[in-house]
Amino acid sequence: MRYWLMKSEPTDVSIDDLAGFPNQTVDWYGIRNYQARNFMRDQMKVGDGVFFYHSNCAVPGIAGIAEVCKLAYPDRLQFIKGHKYFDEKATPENPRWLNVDVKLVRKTRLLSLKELREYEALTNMRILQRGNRLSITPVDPKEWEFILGKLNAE
DNA sequence: GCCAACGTTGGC
DNA sequence: GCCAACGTTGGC
Repeated sequence: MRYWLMKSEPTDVSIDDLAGFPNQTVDWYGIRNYQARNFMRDQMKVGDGVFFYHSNCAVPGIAGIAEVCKLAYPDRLQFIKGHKYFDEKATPENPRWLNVDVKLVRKTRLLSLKELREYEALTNMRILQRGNRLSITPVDPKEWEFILGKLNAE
């Protein structure tokens, strides 16, 4: 069992959107970065823990907890001509992009990026490193437990 | 809206 | 295979 942090722009899919979806589940579409894709393809298993992170918004930070509920499979948007996520080099026989499905566990208080930066225990967290842009990053089990503690504390 | 950092593309 | 140009991410 692994832990992950997955970024979503709340104008696209917010934690409240996720809570309102059927089965409180979303297909994590639109990943067009090989490193992030490979995490989904090679490492993510059903039941893995996910911090649902709001990015590119007024107060970025962790907005809830989710879990992987379906293994990686081809991202359907890569085949839709004219779509933002269309990829002409991808075919159903040889898809290039994948996504897992993610299900809400619970909404939490918003643990802001600013607050994350305040904790000594999290200084090595991927998301906090300079220049980090990767939208899916592994979370160390110790970091996961530490953050859970902070989320449960208030 | 700015811009630093990073990833990708494509000419050579 | 190098690397300049370009595009994207995402905090601020």
